[in-house]
Amino acid sequence: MESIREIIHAVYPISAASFAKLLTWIQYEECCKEETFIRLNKWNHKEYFLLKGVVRSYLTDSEGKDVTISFFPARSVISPHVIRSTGGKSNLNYQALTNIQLATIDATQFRSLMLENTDIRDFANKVLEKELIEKVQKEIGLTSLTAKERLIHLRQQFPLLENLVPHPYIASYLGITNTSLSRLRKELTKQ
Amino acid sequence: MESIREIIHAVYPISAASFAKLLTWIQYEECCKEETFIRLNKWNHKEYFLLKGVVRSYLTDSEGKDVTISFFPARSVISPHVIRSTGGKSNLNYQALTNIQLATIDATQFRSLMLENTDIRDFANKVLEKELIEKVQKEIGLTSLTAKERLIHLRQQFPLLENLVPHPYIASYLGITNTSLSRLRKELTKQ
DNA sequence: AACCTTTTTTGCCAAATGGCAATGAAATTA
DNA sequence: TAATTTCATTGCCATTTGGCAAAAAAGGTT
Repeated sequence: MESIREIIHAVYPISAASFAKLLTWIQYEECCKEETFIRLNKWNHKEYFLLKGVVRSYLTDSEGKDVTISFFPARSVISPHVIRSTGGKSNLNYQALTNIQLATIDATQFRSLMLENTDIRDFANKVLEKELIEKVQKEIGLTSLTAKERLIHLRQQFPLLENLVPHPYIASYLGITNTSLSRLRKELTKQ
Repeated sequence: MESIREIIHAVYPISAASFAKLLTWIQYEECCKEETFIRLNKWNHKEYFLLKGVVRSYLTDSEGKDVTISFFPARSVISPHVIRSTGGKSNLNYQALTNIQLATIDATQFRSLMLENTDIRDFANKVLEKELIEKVQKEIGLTSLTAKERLIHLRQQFPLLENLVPHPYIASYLGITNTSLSRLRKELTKQ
């Protein structure tokens, strides 16, 4: 499918032959809005490309509050299996925030493609690097920016997010309450 | 050396034979207090075990402020090369906060040991998992705990840290100012 | 359109955290 | 020991963020 190719190329361009090899193993899935399609502590053995829709990863903190860790926009790669799993079981929940379309590939299969194909290996490493850099950037934002600045950054990354997903998810991602998010929104529209 | 073995076993116990194989490639280094021994954007090709002393990783944010990302206590494994590098160059600074002793191994050499030895591979994967889980936990702390709670958690992880390292480093790790840290310290000693 | 449900915004006030400069304490050096 | 330097604490006040309940707005259903 053309759109998987675009998603991959946006990260790291691979040859037509390498892409064809990958495509052999791809399967397609759909999930409805709200569905948590990767569950904490449950067995999971896939890699995912998000073709359509929006996804978030989340956890429940010690007080039972739902904390959004990351958002994934349409046409993006979901965090690699190795990053989100321990012993084959997921460390996070991944939830469809709209109806979504996914392309998937068995994680073990993908790993063997990586071993035999430089392109695919380089692509996978690039995904890993981006993921980790993003995590560090988020950490820096949380420690050294105000909530308003963090919201401004989030808007640069995902301009339409506030129109697409419930605000409490965005607020918990930013580390503030729903109420404070609403006030920041008001402030930011004034100028 | 006995203490490398302890550091490894605290993460994932490996056989004597596997350990002996690893030990062949180990070298030893020392750094003085203050020295940044891995520098942002500089070539680095080693894995590190911290035998003695305390280390922190840090970055300079967009306003020029120094932000501490992680602390590493004595007898710990420093973040794996794959996590802290892009294209062989470091994404972070790593600084000795006291005089330190390190055991090192070439990262490429380590990777080939991983491929040929299940024990070492499992150990390395365990390090990776712990690192990532720790990052997510820190993120949750920053988004859903107060600064006081974060300080309490940090003290559980590193009971002596406030006596060992300058407070501005700890404050930037917690995402607060030096002044606020001092006030929280006062509050917490009252009870 | 009218009704019901869910989501977002607002008002009021409290709590947490920041900023800056001065003070005090501790460590280092002469 | 005295002098110097570095680091941590405090006072005063401003700003940011939170909590809760009510009101308003938006979305969905009949």
